[in-house]
Amino acid sequence: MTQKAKRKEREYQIRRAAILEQAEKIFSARGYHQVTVAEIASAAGFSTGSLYRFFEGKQQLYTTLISEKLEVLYETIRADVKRASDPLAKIEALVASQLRFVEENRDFCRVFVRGETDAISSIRETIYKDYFRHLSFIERLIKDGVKKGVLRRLPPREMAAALIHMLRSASVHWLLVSSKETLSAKKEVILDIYLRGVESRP
Amino acid sequence: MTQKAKRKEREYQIRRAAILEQAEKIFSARGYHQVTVAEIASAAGFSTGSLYRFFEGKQQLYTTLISEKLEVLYETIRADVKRASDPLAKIEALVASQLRFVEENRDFCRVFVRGETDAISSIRETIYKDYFRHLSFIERLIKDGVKKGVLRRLPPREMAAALIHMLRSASVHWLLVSSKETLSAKKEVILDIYLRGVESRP
DNA sequence: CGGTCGTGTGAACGGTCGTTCACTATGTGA
DNA sequence: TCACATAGTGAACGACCGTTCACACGACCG
Repeated sequence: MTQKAKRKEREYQIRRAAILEQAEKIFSARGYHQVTVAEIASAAGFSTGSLYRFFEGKQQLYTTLISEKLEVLYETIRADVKRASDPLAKIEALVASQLRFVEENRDFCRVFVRGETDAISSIRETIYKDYFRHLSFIERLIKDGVKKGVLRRLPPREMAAALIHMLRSASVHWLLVSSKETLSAKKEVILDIYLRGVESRP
Repeated sequence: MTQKAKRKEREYQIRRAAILEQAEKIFSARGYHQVTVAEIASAAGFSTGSLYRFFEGKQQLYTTLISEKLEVLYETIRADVKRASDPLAKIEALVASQLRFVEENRDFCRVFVRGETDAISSIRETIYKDYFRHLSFIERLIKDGVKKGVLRRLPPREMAAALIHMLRSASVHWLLVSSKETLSAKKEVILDIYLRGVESRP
């Protein structure tokens, strides 16, 4: 009997995931407010009513979509960074990891950067919390680098913010233009500018 | 009689500006979709119907708001940059100018970074066009700096993007947190990291 | 003073969804 | 095969809000 329950649960999760997947695609292309619940349901092969067996409503579907995948993003990055040993390698791993994630989750990132979080104050909090947690994580990396003498002694939070934002902006730029070249190709330039700046050495 | 017509026109513009001002405040606080036309009209001291004497509708009001002020932003920056002489001074002027604008136009910038441009594809084009124009403007600055030997020989477009994005991100961060310190205070750190990077020199 | 034009009003209209629910279909266990 | 549970349906409902329009008000002019 438990076996059957397990199978049911598995099938439920598969259908739920199918809806999330379609929702991601559609929200990505047209944005929260331009999309109807009926449309998502039908894209996933369900009627409008059925969608409500999986999610409480449009809003909850949207917040679920974002918060579940955001969790994956940060977890992935942290794991990748952990594998590297010294501070510079960790920074490189961070850059590589985030660029790869964006490349591999284009639709989701498009949804995320649209940032249509006005309707839904609850998710805003989640996003902020995660953002500041991530910022602090990078800050610790940086502090370690400063202590070991490989990084300059500047305000660590600003240094962390600069990195996070160069990455974010490169990603947004790449999502914006439908460029053929990979985002990962920018890794070297980003690292170079971040580490050594643009000014010529005397 | 022309005198009278002029006065009428002036008064019309004043009332129009009052609506734009209120719209900016309200959109800034709550976002496009959460705001009703009636609300904006009433905040400006008009009935719903009257608003339609000044704007074609909600959407047009919104796009007008953004495109008119965006024009001012870019114009301000270009003028400030022009005043500086050498490439490094121009870059510094750029940074100072943008940070000051954001500080002085908090509400507008909040509306802008929300980026609720989905509903309105027409304004998206405007924004993109302005963005790429600005990017090219900075790229020329950078190229000049490279030619004169004060900047490193890296891909100029990436260098320009890095600057634009560090600025944008610092601004967004400042808009996000309700920090008491001024945004202009970050000028030095941003410039320092952008020009010299975070890595220790051997 | 009366007529006209510019200006302002806000109730009413119409369209658009998110959500619900009475109902059907399908599968399951006895 | 029957009864029951589970899953799925989509028309109908209702709320919301952008937009319109028939009307009111007052300024100005002849």
